[in-house]
Amino acid sequence: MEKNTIGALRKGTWTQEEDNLLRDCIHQYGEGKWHLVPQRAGLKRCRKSCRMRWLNYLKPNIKRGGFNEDEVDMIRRFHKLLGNRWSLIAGRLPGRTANDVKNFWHTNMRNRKKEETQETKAKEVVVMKNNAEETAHQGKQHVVIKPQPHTFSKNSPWLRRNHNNNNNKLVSASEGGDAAEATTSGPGVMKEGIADPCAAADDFMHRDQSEEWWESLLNNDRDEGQFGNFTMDFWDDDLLKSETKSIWGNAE
DNA sequence: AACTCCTCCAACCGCAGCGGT
DNA sequence: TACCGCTGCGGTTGGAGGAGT
Repeated sequence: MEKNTIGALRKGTWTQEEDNLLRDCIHQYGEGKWHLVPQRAGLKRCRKSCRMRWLNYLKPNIKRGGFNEDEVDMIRRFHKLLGNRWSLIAGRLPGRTANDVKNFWHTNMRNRKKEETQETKAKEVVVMKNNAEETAHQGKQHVVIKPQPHTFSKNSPWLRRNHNNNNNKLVSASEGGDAAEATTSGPGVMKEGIADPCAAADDFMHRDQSEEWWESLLNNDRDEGQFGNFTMDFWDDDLLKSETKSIWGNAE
């Protein structure tokens, strides 16, 4: 992976010597002030490269090697909850870096996609067969499932919960991925009131001062919509029905 | 043995957020 | 409030090495 140097800055794989210089520098001056690190350490690297090398490789307590079953399970569940927020997920896995988690997920997803396409193909064959039989006897009814974004009223219990905590974020509901972030501090924002699991997840994550949920997370047999002993009320269908209306009109 | 393909993961890059001025 | 610099994050790239032919 050795690459050419561009100008004065070196790129590509780090050498043992560079690692030592960086390690010594961090030990001497501590973490942070990354823009000063290359100069202090006498490295011809950019500050990003230094930071990345330290956080992903040199930092003590970094766990190398494959992910065990528990970790995989946690990643899966946290990803469901938080989306591609690798740093948040990694923060819950001692010794793992965001880069590790991200790489693992991409590898994992690639494998899963393969399996899924195989499954889908198999299912398609069955469905085609069934359809052929069905249409031979009667006209086929197609059920169109429309996406149904939800908005919560100002008085929604869980929005009130967010409202009470200025640190929480309310983000637009995007399916399973990153969501643009917005604060909940003003009524104007609350007027929008777009609900997103991620926001509630953030709120949820702040509860981890209590060892209780963390232990329950590890020990519990968790179902979807439940995380440890805490029921994820934002996935409560009844609550959603009573609280929501579509921002694009009722999707009936 | 030689070649190709595939997987893993270290490293790079662009961008958003935040604090200071 | 606009600008600037710094930090941290997530997406993407590409080299190394293993597996398959």
